[in-house]
Amino acid sequence: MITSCQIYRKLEAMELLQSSPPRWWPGAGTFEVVVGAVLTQNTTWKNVEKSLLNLEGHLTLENFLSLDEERLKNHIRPSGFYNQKAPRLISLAKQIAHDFHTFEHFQTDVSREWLLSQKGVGPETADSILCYGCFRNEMVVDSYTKRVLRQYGVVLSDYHEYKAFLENGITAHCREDINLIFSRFHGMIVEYSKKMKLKA
DNA sequence: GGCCAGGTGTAAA
DNA sequence: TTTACACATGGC
Repeated sequence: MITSCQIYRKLEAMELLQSSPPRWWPGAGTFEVVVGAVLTQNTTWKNVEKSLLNLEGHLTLENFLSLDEERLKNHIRPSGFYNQKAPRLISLAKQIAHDFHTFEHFQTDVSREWLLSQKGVGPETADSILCYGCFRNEMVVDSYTKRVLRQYGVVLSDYHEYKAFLENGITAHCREDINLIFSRFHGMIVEYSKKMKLKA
């Protein structure tokens, strides 16, 4: 079976991230990633961008906490499921402030288990926040990932298996900045899937 | 007009 | 433990 490292090299040769930030996710390393990761659940990034634009000026932990639920619902309406996402985002932000006090402390101290215990945060959202928001060595698995891997003949059963397949093939061969590689790897997977219009 | 999108939580079988 | 369903807007 092909390794994830070999897939990485193939994607890299396609120059898919030429017009992207170094870590692909816009605003990597900021609280904006937390908001974007929740908003993009079962939603196109185009619609998330509209919401993030509406939230201009509120995309730090402190400023986000000044929003009331109704105003937040209104801002994030374009990315759908706003009756669920608004209260979950407010709860998440409050818990971050309560348990870590600042976003910087959250970045260094949060665990995957802590994130998974929050309502509205499943494995993909947790890994997105850890990888792109906290620069941790955690690979994100999403629906695009499964489509691309299927192209290369890799079909696995659950989230953890895909994550392990991707991470193990890289860490076994790579001595560089793992977070940067993981960040770009997932970004290339998404861009490749979009470019090729791969279907579920 | 129908189908799908960078998931998650809950309830029933 | 597995499967089904709700959640909602916007682009094609």
